[in-house]
Amino acid sequence: MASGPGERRGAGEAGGAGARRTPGQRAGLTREAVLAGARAALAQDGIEGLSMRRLARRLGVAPNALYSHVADRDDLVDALLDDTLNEVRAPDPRRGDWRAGIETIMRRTYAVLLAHPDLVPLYVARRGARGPRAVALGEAMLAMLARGGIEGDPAVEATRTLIVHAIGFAAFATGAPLQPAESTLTPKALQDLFARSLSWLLDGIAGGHPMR
Amino acid sequence: MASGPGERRGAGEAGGAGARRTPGQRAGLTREAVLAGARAALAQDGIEGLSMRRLARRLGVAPNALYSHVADRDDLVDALLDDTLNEVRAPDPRRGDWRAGIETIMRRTYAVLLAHPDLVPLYVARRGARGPRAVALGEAMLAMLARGGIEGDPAVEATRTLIVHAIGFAAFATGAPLQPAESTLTPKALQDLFARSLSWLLDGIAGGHPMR
DNA sequence: ACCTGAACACCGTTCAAGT
DNA sequence: ACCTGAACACCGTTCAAGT
Repeated sequence: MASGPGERRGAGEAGGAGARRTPGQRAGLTREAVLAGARAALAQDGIEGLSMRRLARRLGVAPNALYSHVADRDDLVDALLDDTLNEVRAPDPRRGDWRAGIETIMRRTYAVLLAHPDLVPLYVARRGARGPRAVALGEAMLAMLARGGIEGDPAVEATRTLIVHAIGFAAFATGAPLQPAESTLTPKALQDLFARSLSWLLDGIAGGHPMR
Repeated sequence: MASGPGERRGAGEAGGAGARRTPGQRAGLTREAVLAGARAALAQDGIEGLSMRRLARRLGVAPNALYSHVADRDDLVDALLDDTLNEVRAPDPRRGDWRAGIETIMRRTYAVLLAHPDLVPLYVARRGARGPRAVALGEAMLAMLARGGIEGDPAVEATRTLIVHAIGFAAFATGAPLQPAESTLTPKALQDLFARSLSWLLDGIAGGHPMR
């Protein structure tokens, strides 16, 4: 981790307290390095590690140095969320059964969310991602729905329903159980439940004729 | 608003800066007054008004005075969320069609969530309420499911699915649209969509035979 | 038991420098 | 353009008093 330029100060950089650079000296930071640091902070310290000040400390810069590479904290979080969606491989919207295509895209999205449990509360708080990757996935789903004869408002409603469902389920799967009884549900049971409820919704979206 | 004891200082109480009481003097605060103040703060200033310090300022007390009536901020928020569920009138779990009963309970819950849009992000963040009211509603749903022959893990899965669905939809209905295209969905269209997707899920939960 | 004063250890963000 | 120093306006929470 922390690859890239600006490595000459070596280890111990993140732990110290004093100033190593005078104003005007560069730290060799880039937007990508900031995002990589944010990921590492999230992995190591969880959501609390993702404050601007703690991230700056980890990167060995002054807190306000981050604002040269990121508009504000929301910008940082949005970039993190959208980047993560790069891990979701969407099937070709023009080939195969459209309903199976949507199921694939949603299951992969769900799997990626579960693979990044600390990000899930952020997806929840922002109700999804807004970046180019999220848009691309949304367009793929709309293309698949169109092949099933679903367009316009019903198509928008369908994608919204499915995204809500995936994020909501991920939140429950990664969070602490609400009631003691819920702890009896294993991760596998939850995954099955997601798959099942997903197909229920798709049954309804497809208009009552299940198709498989 | 702000009914109850401790009114003798009158208007202007919340705006001033100086200390009106020396240590040892009481402000006449109660847990209920703190919760009422929290509701008013939420209604007036939104989620940002719900900091301990701002709430204390509104109530005319020192920030730490709140800790005599509330364990911490989470305790305050939890009480707020559970109290609001008092507005959800649950039908008698023993009477009428069980599926219709669940639909009623979920639609009323959804309506109450929409009636308190500022609380929705908090329900989302905490993935529901945990207090006695939430437990009572959950038990009512389990009783209805039992009458439909659904018990044990499947019943817990069903309630979880339905609650995720309601909170997720409320979050999307009350929040800003994620993509420009979504803004075309009117509140009424969203409400219809919730009702429809709810019945899709219930179709699935009921085992594929829609029952109505 | 209920409240204040003061403090601790934080936040995000901005503004004015420096090179 | 990229960074630091310093500051502003906040947070939640705790501890030691006072009555």
